[in-house]
Amino acid sequence: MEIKQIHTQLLINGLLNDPLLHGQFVASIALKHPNNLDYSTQVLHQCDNPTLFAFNSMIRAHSKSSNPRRSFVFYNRILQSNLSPHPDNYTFTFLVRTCAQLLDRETGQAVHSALTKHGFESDPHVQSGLIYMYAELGLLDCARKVFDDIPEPDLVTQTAMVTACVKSGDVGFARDLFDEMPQRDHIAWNAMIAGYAQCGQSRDALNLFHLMQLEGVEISEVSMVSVLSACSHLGALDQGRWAHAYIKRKKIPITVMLGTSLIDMYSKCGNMDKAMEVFWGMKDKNIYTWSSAMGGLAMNGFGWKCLELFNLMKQEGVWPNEVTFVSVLRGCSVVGLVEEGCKHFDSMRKEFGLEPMLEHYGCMVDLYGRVGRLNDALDFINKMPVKPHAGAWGALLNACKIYKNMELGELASKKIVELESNNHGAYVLLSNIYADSKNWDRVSNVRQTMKAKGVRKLPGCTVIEVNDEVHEFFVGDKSHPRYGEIEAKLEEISMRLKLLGYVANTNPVLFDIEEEEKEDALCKHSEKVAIAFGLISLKEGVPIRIVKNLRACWDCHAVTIMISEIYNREIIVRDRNRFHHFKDGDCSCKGYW
DNA sequence: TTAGGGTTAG
Repeated sequence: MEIKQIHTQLLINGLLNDPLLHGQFVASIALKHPNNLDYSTQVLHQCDNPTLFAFNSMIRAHSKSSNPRRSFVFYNRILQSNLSPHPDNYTFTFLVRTCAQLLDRETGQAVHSALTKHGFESDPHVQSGLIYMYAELGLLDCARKVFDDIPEPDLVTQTAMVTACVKSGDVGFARDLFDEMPQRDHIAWNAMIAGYAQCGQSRDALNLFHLMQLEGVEISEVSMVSVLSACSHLGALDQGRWAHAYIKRKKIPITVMLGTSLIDMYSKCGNMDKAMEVFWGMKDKNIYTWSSAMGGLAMNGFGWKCLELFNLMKQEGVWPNEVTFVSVLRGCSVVGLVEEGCKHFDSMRKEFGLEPMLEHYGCMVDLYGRVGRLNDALDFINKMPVKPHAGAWGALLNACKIYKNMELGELASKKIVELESNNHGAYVLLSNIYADSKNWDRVSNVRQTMKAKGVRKLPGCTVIEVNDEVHEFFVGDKSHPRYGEIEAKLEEISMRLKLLGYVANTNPVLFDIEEEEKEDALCKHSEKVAIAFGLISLKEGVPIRIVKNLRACWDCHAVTIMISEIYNREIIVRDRNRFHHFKDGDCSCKGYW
């Protein structure tokens, strides 16, 4: 029977005044129709004496809704009523959730006082809720205080505390707590692995996962989502493939979330074919799934495919959100579709009611910049309704480097430094612009300013995976056990490049101003070292996949194009921004990155 | 009849 019919029957027979039946009915409507809480509220009022259970059900439903603050309407009704007991442990468990949702510190602390006053401070459900709430509110000390006051914290509160530490950025302490736990179930393991994955300690996440396997702990979808996320960050395709095979072998169901993680992993490892294979194989998709696939296509340079997917998504009735539009605009940008990009940008507000965010403005500047419309890019920045952020100016600066526009480049870098005085990228790009026009005095000025302000260049680092092992090369680091062979290979590459007429830009000033610190020489940039290592350690015909922490340097880019031809090797580089697929002497970025 | 800890896209 339909709920409405039941409702009518209950009303006709006067049964809604039976407090027990009424409570049950309110709770079931609130659960079944979480998006229409007005209905359950209406039913709540159709009884003269609603039970505490009915009120609690309303607080619970609202704590998960888009308007959590309404929970307090029902809480106040409880306080005003003569119910006995007044609010109970259930009331506060739900109310604490509400506060976590609200991200309102004052309210959270007020609720904490109230539940203490009512004597529920020692309830373990309330305690774990409080730890979660304080972590959400960014009040780790308060979470810590709640935790430390528990004489014998159980598994759940301990796990909540581990997560709280991760959220506040103290993974080391989270791990200490985890190690000290007398017992750990699979949720505790998942919490710690997720913690490492979320704060970028991907290798630690993978190591802990392997330990979890060794200990024979149950491995679920949740564990695998974190494992895949760690592989995505590392760009570790072999490990990601292994994880996919493991999921199949263990028959872990590919839910929407797990499927989305697989798509993201393959995308960020540069294997878009495989990512799309997973995508098309998924029966259920949500907005994360679509946005992930679109973002992957854009990042890998398949702008048109990204837009096709966007159209398909709309045809299937899926409503885009802000993240989707970041992917759409990037898709337009990588193939230089300015008008199309503008159209989509306008549609955000007009068609979909979405307010563009800073990221979207940054994408638009990039869109104009890529095709060389620098003045339009500047115009766009000047007309932004919000204060332009460093990202918007950064997109312009990058375009100035490509199109060698010194004047605008100076302006953009000045603006960036005003906003972020330690933005090393801005200095590096500006000095590159000066160097391009052989303006060595200014190059030297920039370097002196950097020195004076103590702005340090981030050391370049490149990662390559060989035989399931991740090798990390820092610029100037010779510690790799096979460094001798790598050096010999680099010399061979250098010889073969020279035979083809390649002349490195040997101006020492230029060396020193590339994004990577000059340690040895231009030819020892971490990117080249990793490629040389790939050439000596991977079988012929196997693509070389590397991940860089910085934007590709110009010389490395030029050299990689040539290596792909000379050695007939596909080289896939993920830099800080996007992918470069090098093949047969060409790069998918077509010279713009 | 109600409750606590772990997972996805920028």
